[in-house]
Amino acid sequence: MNIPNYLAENDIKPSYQRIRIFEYLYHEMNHPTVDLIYKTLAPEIPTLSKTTVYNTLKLFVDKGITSTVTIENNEVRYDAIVTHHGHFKCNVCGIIVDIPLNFNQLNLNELKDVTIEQTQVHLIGKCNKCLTI
Amino acid sequence: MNIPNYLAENDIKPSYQRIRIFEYLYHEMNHPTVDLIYKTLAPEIPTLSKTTVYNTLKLFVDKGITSTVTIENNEVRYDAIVTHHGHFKCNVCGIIVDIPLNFNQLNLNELKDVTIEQTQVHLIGKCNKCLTI
DNA sequence: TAGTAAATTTGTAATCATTACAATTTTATA
DNA sequence: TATAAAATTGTAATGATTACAAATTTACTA
Ligand SMILES: [Mn+2]
Ligand SMILES: [Mn+2]
Ligand SMILES: [Zn+2]
Ligand SMILES: [Zn+2]
Repeated sequence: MNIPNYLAENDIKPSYQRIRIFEYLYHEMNHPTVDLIYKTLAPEIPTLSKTTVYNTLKLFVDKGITSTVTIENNEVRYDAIVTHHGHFKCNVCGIIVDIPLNFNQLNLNELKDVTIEQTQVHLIGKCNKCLTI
Repeated sequence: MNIPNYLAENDIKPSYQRIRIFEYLYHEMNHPTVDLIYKTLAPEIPTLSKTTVYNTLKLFVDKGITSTVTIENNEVRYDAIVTHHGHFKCNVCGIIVDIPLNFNQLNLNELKDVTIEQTQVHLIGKCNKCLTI
């Protein structure tokens, strides 16, 4: 994955900030909040503004290379994976992990006559690590 | 459904405000925001405070007679139905409708060794009414 | 290469939902 | 009725997000 190329292919000029932010999303795969991205990158990019993080993520979402995950209010999280998948969140340590999902398994006969553009499946509980402590 | 009794059975003293707020949730079934509940009831309960709406909904959630629905950030919605079900939201008119779901249909072999306490399934798209306009 | 326009980044102020908290009012109890 | 406990209220504080204008960087042209 060449990130500057990937951004350019998706109609995004690969500025330094954009490259670093997407690089973080793509390599960490940790569903970070804006604040975590900012706090992580700010020491390495001293001029970085939190507004740039917001602007950049909005751009990524608009261009379709980033998705948002809203499990609980007051924290939007971002994800470099944009294909359909679900999420499990541990309510002890807060980790969010991806879940492959077969959406055909959802029996949605109730929903004829509607178009479905987005599907969010969020499971919340305790992860193995937190259960065995 | 006798709402004062239902509140009392769930260890909630049935004050006038609590009765009116639960009555609204239960009869409208419209997954309202705090603001909608407040704006609807305030004309009929002139002394009502928005803080009371927040406090009351928090109490209902703690006591297990109300659930929250967070599909998009910056709007928590409330639901008098606490049994497992999913939601469809129309991104044109904003209506949120319940979807019966068989959660066994989700193939979650990836998730052994975790406990699942809560499941959220949110579908977003266009409802029939908005498609045919 | 210098000059200019466009795009991007930045910092600050504004907004909006929610929470904190103390004062007031209502309810329960002696 | 007097007193304590519970519930409600209004205001201030918080925190995430957005608006916006200034500053900086980049792209393009003469
Ligand atoms: Mn993910
Ligand atoms: Mn519902
Ligand atoms: Zn955990
Ligand atoms: Zn609609």
